[in-house]
Amino acid sequence: MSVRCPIQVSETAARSEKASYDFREIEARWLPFWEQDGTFAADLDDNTRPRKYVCDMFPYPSGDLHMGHAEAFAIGDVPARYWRMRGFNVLHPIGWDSFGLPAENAAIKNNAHPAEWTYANIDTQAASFRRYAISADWSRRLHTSDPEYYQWTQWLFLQFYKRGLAYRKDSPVNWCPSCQTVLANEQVVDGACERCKTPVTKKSLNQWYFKITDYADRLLEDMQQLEGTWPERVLAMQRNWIGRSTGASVRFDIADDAAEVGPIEVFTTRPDTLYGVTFMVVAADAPLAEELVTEAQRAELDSYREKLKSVSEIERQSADREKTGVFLGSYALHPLTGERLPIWASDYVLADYGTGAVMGVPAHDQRDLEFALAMDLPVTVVVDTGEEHPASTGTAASGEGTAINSPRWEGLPKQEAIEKAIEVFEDEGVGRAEVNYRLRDWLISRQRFWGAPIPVVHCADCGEVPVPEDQLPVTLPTDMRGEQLAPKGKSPLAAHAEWTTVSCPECGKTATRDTDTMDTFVDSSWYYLRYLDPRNSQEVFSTERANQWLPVDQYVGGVEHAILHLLYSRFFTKVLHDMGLVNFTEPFSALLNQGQVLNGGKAMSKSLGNGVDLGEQLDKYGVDAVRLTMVFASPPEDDVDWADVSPSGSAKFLSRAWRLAQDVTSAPGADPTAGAQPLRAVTHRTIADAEALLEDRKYNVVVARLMELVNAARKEIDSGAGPADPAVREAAETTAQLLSLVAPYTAEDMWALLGHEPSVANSTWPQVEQSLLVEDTVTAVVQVKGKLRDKLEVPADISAEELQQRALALPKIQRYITEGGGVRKVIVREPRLVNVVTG
RNA sequence: GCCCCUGUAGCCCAACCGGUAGAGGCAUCGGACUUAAAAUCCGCUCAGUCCGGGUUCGAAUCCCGGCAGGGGCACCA
Repeated sequence: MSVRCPIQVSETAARSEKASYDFREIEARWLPFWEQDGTFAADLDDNTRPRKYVCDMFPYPSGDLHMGHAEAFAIGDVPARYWRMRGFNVLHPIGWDSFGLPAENAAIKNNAHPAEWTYANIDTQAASFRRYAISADWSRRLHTSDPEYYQWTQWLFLQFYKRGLAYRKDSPVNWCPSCQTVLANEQVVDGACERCKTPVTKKSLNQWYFKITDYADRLLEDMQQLEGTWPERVLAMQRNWIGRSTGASVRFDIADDAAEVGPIEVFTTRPDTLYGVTFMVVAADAPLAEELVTEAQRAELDSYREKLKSVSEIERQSADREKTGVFLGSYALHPLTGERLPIWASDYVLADYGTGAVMGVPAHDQRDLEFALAMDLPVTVVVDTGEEHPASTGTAASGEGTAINSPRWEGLPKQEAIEKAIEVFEDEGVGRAEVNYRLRDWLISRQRFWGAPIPVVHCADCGEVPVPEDQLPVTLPTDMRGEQLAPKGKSPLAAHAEWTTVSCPECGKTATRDTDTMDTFVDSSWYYLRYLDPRNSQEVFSTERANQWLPVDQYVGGVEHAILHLLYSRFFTKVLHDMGLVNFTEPFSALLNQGQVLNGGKAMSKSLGNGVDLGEQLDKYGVDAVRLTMVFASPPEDDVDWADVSPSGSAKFLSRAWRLAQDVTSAPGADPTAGAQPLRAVTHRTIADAEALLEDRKYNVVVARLMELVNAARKEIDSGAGPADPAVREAAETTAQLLSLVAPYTAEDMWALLGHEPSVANSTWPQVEQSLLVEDTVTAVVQVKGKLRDKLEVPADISAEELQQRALALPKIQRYITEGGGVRKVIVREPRLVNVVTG
């Protein structure tokens, strides 16, 4: 590139020869340069170079950057910088996920507006990121809490709505009593709020959902595209979460005495056990229970439901809890035998899985068995598994076996019986094959303030009316602060009469706005697309650009989002694909989950008092030393225990590397072919290895190789060819270039000391000279019966015959052969190995 | 209970297709420099790859069975 360098190279060269490595001085020199130079701004319209998109999961602005950010961003910067030097047009943006609860809580506490806290923190973090020298394109910076951004989040909501993918329903939902809002299933961990760890309760509410279940199969199938480039465990977790199960749905008519109620459908993975049904169970908290209860039993159901309210989710989910329930007084009819089956209600049946009702097959399902034993219901065995009668053992016979007491598929083994049963259902018109998912629709309403308002108006006459697109964004009021934002069980926005009152877009009469805001995971489900076009006021993003730049080549972030952000983003991408806005179906081609930063084997936390302050580390060791430590400590996906690593060791290495550049006395452009060949071989071997290791994302090993190169160059300077040898210059220049992936300040300074114009980040990746990688001689090992017995130096191109001859001629080997009773067989892998089998 | 990942020197970690177990770092120890110390530089030591089987001429690597640690799911019919 053309350089408008504010720092004259001569100036740097004029620095005292004996100067020592001073990271503060170096940081002060180069940070302003990169800023003024715009070194990392991407030109998205440059079509002359191949493109790469490197994206880090954007941060939430909670206070300043911490050690976790330092690790993630140090790692993400490596491929971004590498590909840049390899000649790619690299997009490496940054932004903030700036809606969310902490801002609101801080605002309540400090009698402020959430925006004040949020944007102040963003400024602090932005300054720290700059200092941390991420090769980010700052011109594309975005914040999800900006109206310019959330206008499009709202627009996307409207598109989902149009396509029937956003809808409202009454349902029992997860409620966090502390955050005073509902939560999506994905945000409930072990029955507690993912954010604040408070046990969640169930509440029946009318809420907005995104119909992610429509995409369950595609979310599953498209994982093929990610195989090998996403961590296996993330794929496993998503598969697990989606929880596809195959079986059949079966219809049970209701007996005459409650004929006004329609038939109930159930889902089962074991249609072959239909003849073993002795009762039916519906979820106690589902509307179905109310419909099926007889007048005589109503009081009992009501009191049971009342009792359930006091049971926490954690308790309810424990599998060893005793089964409880009430008889509803009504009966279902067995679809094949016509037998009357009592219908019960219980909390072991989930209202929002399948149809909220199950057929009770106590002999072959453990939960049904426990229920039957508790309620004294009959247990009919219909699969012969060779086990004892479940009623006496208390263990359901769920294994393989042949059907018995099952006229229509008597004697068939399990799998065949399942198939036959489904056939029978279809013939009789009582059921069919069906697939069910554990995945639920994504609950996106939140009863909190600091999020994108749901762009819907409720009108007494017209009902639910989406806000017309040309009236977006529906902005948050700026005049609410402090206590006015306190959670009250419904959105704080509901109390703002002026804001909620609008005229209906359809009929013009007075109507009210929806007062809920969207889950912040909606904001983050599409930000990687907005980076292409962050200021576009006409459209959500440019389809042309999206198709050029995405999917993201390397996505970097923590594994904690394995099924939250990553599942939602995959879902969004598929919807956008179906809308014709993008031509790909997966957003992230490759995913790297960096490990956590621990201290003393444990996650850093305030309560443990083992936190390490990033700012202090940077002040003490320098940015480069901290970054280098993060990258070198372990493979990127492994945790780094700060107690086990040595930032001072990293600083020492940086100083050693930097001194190479200082010691070089040959002129820029000196011809390395005239220099010391052994050092050149090390240099080029290092480059070649680094290339393979970088593609393989073994960044820690790249650093190790670099250390070897520095050691070799040092040796050459001190006790070899000396500082004037052009091979030494070549080694130092290579060091500067490779080092720039991890330690940009030191590398930039070395580059300048070596007489080059900045920035090293835009220098061309060194070309490997293949001829230097070829060794003339190699060490061959000679084994006798697989044990190493001797070695010999041989030409690299030695023939198998020649090698075998020489190996067998070795006196030591001769002795082993004699002792072993002669040669039986010789395995030769020229030029490195001979194995003699004796006896 | 089911599923996934990991196990190599005191510690963090390397080792292409099965082919010399050790690249790099930390720590320790020794030496050089120094009046001394710090800093710096040089060098040494340390394991036979969690355990038990198997395949193979040959296993850290592949297979089977355990053990230990970490993670995910779990009343999902």
